[in-house]
Amino acid sequence: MPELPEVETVRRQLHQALAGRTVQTVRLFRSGREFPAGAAFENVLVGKKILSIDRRAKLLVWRFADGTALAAHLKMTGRFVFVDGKYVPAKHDHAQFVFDGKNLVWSDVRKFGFLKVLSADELATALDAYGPEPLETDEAILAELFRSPKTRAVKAALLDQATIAGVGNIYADESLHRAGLRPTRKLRTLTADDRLRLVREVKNVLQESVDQKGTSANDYVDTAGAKGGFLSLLRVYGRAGEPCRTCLTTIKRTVLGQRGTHFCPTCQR
DNA sequence: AGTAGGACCTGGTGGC
DNA sequence: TGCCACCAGGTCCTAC
Repeated sequence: MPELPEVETVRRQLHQALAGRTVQTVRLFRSGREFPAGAAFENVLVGKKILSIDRRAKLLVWRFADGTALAAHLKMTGRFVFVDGKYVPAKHDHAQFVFDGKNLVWSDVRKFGFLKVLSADELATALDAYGPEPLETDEAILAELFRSPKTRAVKAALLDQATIAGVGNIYADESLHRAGLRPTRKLRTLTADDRLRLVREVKNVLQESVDQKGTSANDYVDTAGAKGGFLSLLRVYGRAGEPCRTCLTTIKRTVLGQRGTHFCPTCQR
């Protein structure tokens, strides 16, 4: 499940490989809701030069020299993979981008992801919807985000991209365990110290995972098809029935907001 | 204003 | 072996 660390890993690889290059060919292997531009999608990017590839929250943004952008969201199973040599589209490949010397394939088993061509104005509007970037924002500012709405569960606040950007199910569970907070805790019950601890642990877990090139719990791979290294460092996510690494209590799994939620009943209060 | 739940998707898995 | 129910979950949309 690509969250901030996984998307950031892909961003770095794409930027390294593609910044300064010009799009030569775009091929679409299927049409559908994930390509809102339809047939025009194949033509609109050809000849444009990529200035940079950025990330905001879990959104990848290809910025072109003429001000337009390609916004790409991996959602659950979307992936960009570079393919060397002869390329034959595989079953779930949906698009191909050819650059001078580089062949990049977009594939997505579940088709949740999308690629959208946006004008500068449309891009600005889309990015405005996100809350602060956790790794680039002071912890005192981040802590204030968890004051209200007071009746909201702290995990729901973590997952809300308008509150704080880039946290998904895995890192929400992990940061709550590190901070010693139950996912169901209402914001009004958090002390100033709880809030500060929480945002520090959000920063810690995201940075540690970026350093490990992300978590491959299910489908995620980077642009070389490689898995992330953070899986073995998870403390609660996917560990229901296993002992807490801190206190040996059995990790529990519940459902909160229709999401699998993992916590230690002893460490998290 | 806030929350809850469905929809979008497909492949993998476990039960019978 | 085949069939089926269920699970993975980011984000948008609707209903309350």
